[in-house]
Amino acid sequence: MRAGPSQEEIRRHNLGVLLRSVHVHGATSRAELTANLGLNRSTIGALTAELATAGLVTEEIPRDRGRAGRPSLVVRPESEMVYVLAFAIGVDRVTAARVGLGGLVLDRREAPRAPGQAPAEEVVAPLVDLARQMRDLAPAGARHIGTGVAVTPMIRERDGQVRPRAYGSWASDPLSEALTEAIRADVNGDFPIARLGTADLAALAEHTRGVAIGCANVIYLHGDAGIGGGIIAAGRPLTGHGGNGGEVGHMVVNPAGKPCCCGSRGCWETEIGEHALLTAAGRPIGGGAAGIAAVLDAAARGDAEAQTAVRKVGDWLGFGVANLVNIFNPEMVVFGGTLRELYLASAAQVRSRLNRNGLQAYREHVRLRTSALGDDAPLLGAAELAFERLLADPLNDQVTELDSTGTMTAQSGVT
Amino acid sequence: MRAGPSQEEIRRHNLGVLLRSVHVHGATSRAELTANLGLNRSTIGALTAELATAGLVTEEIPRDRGRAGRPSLVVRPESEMVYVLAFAIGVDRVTAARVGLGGLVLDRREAPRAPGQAPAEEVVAPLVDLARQMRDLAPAGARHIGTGVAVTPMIRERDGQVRPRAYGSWASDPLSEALTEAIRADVNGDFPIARLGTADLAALAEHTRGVAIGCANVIYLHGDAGIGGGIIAAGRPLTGHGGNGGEVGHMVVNPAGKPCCCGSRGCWETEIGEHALLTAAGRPIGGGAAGIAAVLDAAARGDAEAQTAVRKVGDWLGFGVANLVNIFNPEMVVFGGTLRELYLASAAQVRSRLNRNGLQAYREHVRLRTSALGDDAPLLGAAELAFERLLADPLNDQVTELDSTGTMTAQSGVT
DNA sequence: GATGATTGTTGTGCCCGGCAACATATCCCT
DNA sequence: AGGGATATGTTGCCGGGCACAACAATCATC
Repeated sequence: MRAGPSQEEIRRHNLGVLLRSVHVHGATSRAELTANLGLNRSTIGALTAELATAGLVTEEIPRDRGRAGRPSLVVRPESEMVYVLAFAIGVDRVTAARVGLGGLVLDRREAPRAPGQAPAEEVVAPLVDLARQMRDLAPAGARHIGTGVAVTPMIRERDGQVRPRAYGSWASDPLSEALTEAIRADVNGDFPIARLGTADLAALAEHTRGVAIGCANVIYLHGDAGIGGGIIAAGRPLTGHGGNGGEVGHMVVNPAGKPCCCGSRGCWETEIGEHALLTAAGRPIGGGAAGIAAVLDAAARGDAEAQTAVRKVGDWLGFGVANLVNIFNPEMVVFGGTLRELYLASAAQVRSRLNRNGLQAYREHVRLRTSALGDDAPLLGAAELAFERLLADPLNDQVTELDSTGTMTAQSGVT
Repeated sequence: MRAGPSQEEIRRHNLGVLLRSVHVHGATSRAELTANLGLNRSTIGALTAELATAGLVTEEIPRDRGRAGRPSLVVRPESEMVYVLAFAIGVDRVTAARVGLGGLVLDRREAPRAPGQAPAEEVVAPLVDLARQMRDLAPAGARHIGTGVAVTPMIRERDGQVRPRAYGSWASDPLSEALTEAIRADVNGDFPIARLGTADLAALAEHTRGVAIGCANVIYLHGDAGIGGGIIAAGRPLTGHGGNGGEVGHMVVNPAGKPCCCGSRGCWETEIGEHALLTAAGRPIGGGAAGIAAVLDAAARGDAEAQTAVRKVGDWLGFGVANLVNIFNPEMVVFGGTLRELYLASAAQVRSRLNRNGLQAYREHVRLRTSALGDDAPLLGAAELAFERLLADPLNDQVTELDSTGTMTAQSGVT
């Protein structure tokens, strides 16, 4: 139950829509914006002027004119001067990026990750270093307007398996908490640091700038040490209770399967995770993405044991995909992280399983794709998440929460 | 990418929010509305005046005053004069209701359903009769402002199993199509007839007026001849591609299970459906809800074979619930239709399975509940769906679609 | 260089909701 | 019974948002 925006909120919303448009689609002429957003020329002019004054966009006279008539000013996001910092803690390395408005990666650095049993501070320290370096290299006057963190579950020392998110919330994940604290103290301004799971952010990135552009219903599957899933439903990230998405990796696909670190058994993760592939191929555990790549490589070269392992794991991959397709009826399933290569190596099994277990109407229109952004998807998703605050309210650095009542009011503006 | 509402849309939206508020929460004083919606007294006054003029609400001086100060006028939905027709095609019977604004069931009738192999027209005919009777009994001047239909998959003649939704869309379901045509011709006005799946509508009803009020993330499971699921995510019904929800009933829970009518095997539906329970209990197939009740009854009385069957089926029920909980992280799971009794009879198995296969953080906060609206949930959901059009735009009978651009405009009103 | 086409700019007006002052209705206390 | 306190409806006015139209600016074409 809530009413709509006040007139001031309309203004803010429209500013946000305009800024988001140039952020996502790149530089756009005012004439196109007028057509795309359905606002009057005069309104578009007022909005862009406001954004330009705020230093968020520039307006330029276009080079190539071509058509008759007065050339329309091109609105371009201030990619160099307005940026966010994005962080991702991977299994074997940590990455950080400075990303400009418009999605331009201005700087990107990575460092090896301290081993699994290292205290959180030790994992976080190099990231803070990277952040400082990037911040210091930013041009004078550039504004840091947000920070995003892709949270990866901790890794169990013993066997490299992923610890399930027993803590329940991304915000209370110890690693990301330590990172947040360090960043807040050393690099960040006062604004909040946005956190979300790796797979959720990769899904967001693929939805915004990757293969899933324009797809309202997407399931993104991320292979890592474990299996994560990010779901976009009706164009929005699907978050369960408390804003923490589900865990498709712990969907039980094989009731007779091996025990999982979560206490259950036969979880999807135990059947298609790194551990499962390596074990099936008779290889030692560990090695991360390289270990998986080695098995896939061996299979491609004709190694029978590896081929059998890939087929088996691919079969379970397809099985889980079929289940998710039946449950969600998505337009696209995207394979990212280590699942990208695994899918490519076992596409036949996956399709076959989907045909066997997926509902006909659903499997016929669902498209299976691999990540377009590759390993940087979570990082780029973290950047997109960090931009959200600005895009929701370009002129006000305060966090905008939706009015709980839902009514639209006029002049109920920020004091 | 779209901007927000025009000023006129603000007005419409606020009218809708106000009307929805009294529709869902019942008669409310203007003072409370002022507080709840966050609008000014004068604005609330103007809005209620407009709705009263349109014949959608009445304003009354309250009886019991109690507090000091001028008593606030009570805004009451015009339950008797503004109504929708709702239809539900069940497995063994068809039901129809006339539901007034505010959710008041003004009239409710049912008729036996023609057997499974009957042509669609034959199934639909009694419903149209009921609709005519109800319409004719409505008071003079009462306005029929919408029609909703709960679509149930067709039933296979041979063994009573549900035909999967191979057609892909509710709108193209043959039965509901026939019903829609008949209603449109004989009873309905010009406005569109809203259709959605039984489980989706029951979920909507439970979310609006049942056990799941206030729960933003709900999974509703409906037992029938098959198993359907309706999912509310972030307060909105989850619809997959093309507006057709997923089919949790065809999630494969038992890769080694029996073949399902959908072509797959070991679908949840085959493990916990009517067919499965009756077979496990060594009873003849058929009988619908009564057959299930008989088994549950026998189990309650100590019949060992029935108890074993209930335990087994309850185990699979819990298994599927655990999977869905892991995938969605909902706040509540609601059991409706025949699953209501089944869950009550096997709650121990369900909880035990959930504890074994559900992630700790999720299973700890998820609440398992039975339907509060009982067998009428789909019917009431259909009514709610039918009201949507009015609530989205109380003064205009045109269908309001969201502007594709997303910008907010002023005076871009309906022509 | 004139014309047509397209777009930016400016001033005006409509509409919406907030706001404040006033009117109204009830309760409570003496 | 009457007056003050309290709460709410009502009315007139105002600010802000966007549409609209007229005008100015710029470009292609002939």
